[in-house]
Amino acid sequence: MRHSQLRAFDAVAREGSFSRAAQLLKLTPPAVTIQVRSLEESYGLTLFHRSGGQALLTKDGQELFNKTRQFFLEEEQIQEHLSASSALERGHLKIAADGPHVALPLIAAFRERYPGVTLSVSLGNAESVRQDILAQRGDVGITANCAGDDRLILDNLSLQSMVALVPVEHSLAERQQIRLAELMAEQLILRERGSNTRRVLDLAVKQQGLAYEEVLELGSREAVREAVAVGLGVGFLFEHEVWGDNRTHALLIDELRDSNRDMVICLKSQIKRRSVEAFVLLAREMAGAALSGQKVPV
Amino acid sequence: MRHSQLRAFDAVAREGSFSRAAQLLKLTPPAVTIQVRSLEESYGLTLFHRSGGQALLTKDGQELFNKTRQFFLEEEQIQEHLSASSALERGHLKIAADGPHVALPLIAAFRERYPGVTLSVSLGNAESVRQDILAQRGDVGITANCAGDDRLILDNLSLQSMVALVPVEHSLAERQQIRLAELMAEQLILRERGSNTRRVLDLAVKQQGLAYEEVLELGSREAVREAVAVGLGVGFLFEHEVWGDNRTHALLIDELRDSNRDMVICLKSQIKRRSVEAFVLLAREMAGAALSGQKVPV
DNA sequence: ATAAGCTGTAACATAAATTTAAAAAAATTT
DNA sequence: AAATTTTTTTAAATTTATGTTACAGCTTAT
Repeated sequence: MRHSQLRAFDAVAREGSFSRAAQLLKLTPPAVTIQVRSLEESYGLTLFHRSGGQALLTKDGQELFNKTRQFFLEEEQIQEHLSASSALERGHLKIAADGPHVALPLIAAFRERYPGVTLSVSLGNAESVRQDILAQRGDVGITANCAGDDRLILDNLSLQSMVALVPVEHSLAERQQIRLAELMAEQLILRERGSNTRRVLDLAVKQQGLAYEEVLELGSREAVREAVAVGLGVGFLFEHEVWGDNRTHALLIDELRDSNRDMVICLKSQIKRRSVEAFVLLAREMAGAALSGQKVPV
Repeated sequence: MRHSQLRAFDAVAREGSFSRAAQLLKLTPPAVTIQVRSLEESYGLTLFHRSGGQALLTKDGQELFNKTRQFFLEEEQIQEHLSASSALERGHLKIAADGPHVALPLIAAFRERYPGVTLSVSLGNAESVRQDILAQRGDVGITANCAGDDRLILDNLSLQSMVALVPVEHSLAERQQIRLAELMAEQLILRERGSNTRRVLDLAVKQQGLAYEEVLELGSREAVREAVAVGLGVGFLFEHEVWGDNRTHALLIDELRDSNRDMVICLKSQIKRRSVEAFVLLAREMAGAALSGQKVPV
C-alpha cells in the first residue's frame, strides 16, 4: 500500500472516472490506472466496476474510500498548516533584548504585520542576549555593540549617542554638549560593570587617557535617573533612554557621539526560518527608514 | 510536502533521534536526514533542535507532530483494513445459484471457513445465473451445464443423473432403472422450458430420436413432485433433488446418467479477488472430496 | 458506421528515494 | 586532554517508483 496508490484510488472514487481523476491529480490517465490496478492486485481486491465507461466503487472500494477520504482530509490539513506557518500566519518567535527602548518599536511593528505569530520577549543585558541566541534559547536578539561571530548574523538598527544627565540646578545644565574630560571631576553615577552603558563609557575613558575616581554604581537606568534627580551627581545614559523629566537635563558628550550601535542578531542557521527572516527584514526596513542603518559584515 | 518527508519527520519526532528513526523505517540515516531537511527548507521552518546529541522538537515541530501522529494512525488503519480484507477476515461475496440443493453445502462450508465474509445469495435459473455473472451483478455462480465463454472460468462441482419420478402405486415403481424410450408413452410432467431439467431432457429425447406427446408443464420442482404424488404422471428431477417421500419412487434413466454437470462459475477478471478465489478453491476442494470433479477447459 | 471518449498495455523517460562511502560534529571513554 | 565511539551530515551513485508517450480495445453517442 503506497501513498500514490491510495491517492489515485481516492481521486478515482471521488470523480467516478479514471480520466477525470488523472486531470484532478494533474497526471495522465495511465498513471492513475497503473496505481489503482497495482493496489487492487497487491491485496486481491476489486475496487471499481469498470463496466460502461465509468468507474463505480465496489463494496470493498466503498469501504476503503470511507477511510481514504478521512486520510486525505488529514493530509490536506497538514498541508494547510505548513503553508500557514510558512506564510507567517502562525508561529512563534523568542526575542531576547538588552532593554526595552530599542526593542519595543520593532516588536510592535512585527506584531502589527504578523498578528498570527506569537512573541515572547526576555529582557537581559548585552551579554545574556548574546548567550541566549548562541544557545538557541532565543531566536532573535536585539542588543547593542554585539561582537561579530562566525555563527551569527548582525544587522545594524540605529546609532545612539551617550549623554550625561545632570540635575537642572547643576551648573552644566545650561549647556547642550560637553567634552568627556570635563566630566571627570564630577561625582559620577554609573551603571554596573557588564552593562553596555558602562562598557562603552569605560572604553572611551580609557581611549582618551582619562580616569574617574569615586563612583556611585547603580544597577538600573531608573536608579541612575533618580539618583541624578536628587542631586547625587552626573549620570550616563543613551539618548533614547532619556525622556522629558523636568528635574534633569541631558548633554551630548562629544567623544561618545554615535557610540552605541543597536543591532538585531540571530544565528545564521536560524535565518532559514521564515519568522526569523521576517523579523530581520523588518528590522532592516525600519533601520533604513529611521537612520539609514547599514548591514555590518560578519 | 511529500509523504516521505512527513514519514521521516514523524519517525524522528517519535524516536527523538535520526539514527533510531532510520532503524524504525528500515532506512539508512542519510535518507532520514535528507527528508527532514528538505521538509524544513521548503517551508522555512526549523522542526528540531539538533544540539545535544538528540533531536528535540521545536515549537513548530511539536505542532506538526500532533498532526502527523493523527495522520499516520489513519494510515495504519487503512493498512490494517486492506490486510484484513486480503486475508478474508472481512469482505462480501455475491453468489448467484440456479437452485438451493447444490449451493447450500458450499455456502455453509464457506461461511464456516471465512466467517468474516458476508454472503448474499440470489436464486434463479441457469440462464439468469449466467447473465448475473457476466454483468457482474454476482461474483460467483453455482449453476448446471453452463456453456463455456472466453470471459468465464468454469469448474465442475458434481455430476448428477436425471431420475424419473413415479407414484409408488405406479407399475414402474418396482424397478430401479429405465430406458428413456420406455417413458415416452407415459403421461409426462415436465419443468418449464428454459429450466435446466427441461433442457437436458429435451436434448436427450432429440438425440435418441424420440418424442413425447401431451405434457403437463409445471414451474417448479415442488409442483412436479406434488403432481407425481397425486398420480398425474411421471416427473423428471435430478437425483439430489429427490429425498425420502414415501408417496413417490425414483428410477435412474439409463441415457441420462450423469447428464447434469453442476458448476461453479465466475468471471476470469474476478478470480483475482481473494474472496472469489477462495470460493472457487473451496468448491474444487469439495468437488474433489465428493465426486472427484475435474476442471473443465474453458 | 464513424467518431469521440475512456480504460488499459507496453516501452521508455524522469524524478524521487535510498544507499554507499566518507567527513564533520558531538558525546563518551581512556 | 586525547582518543574513540556514536551520531549527524554531505556528495555521488544507484535503485526504485512514478510518470509519459504512443497505441490498442471497448463503449457510447452521433
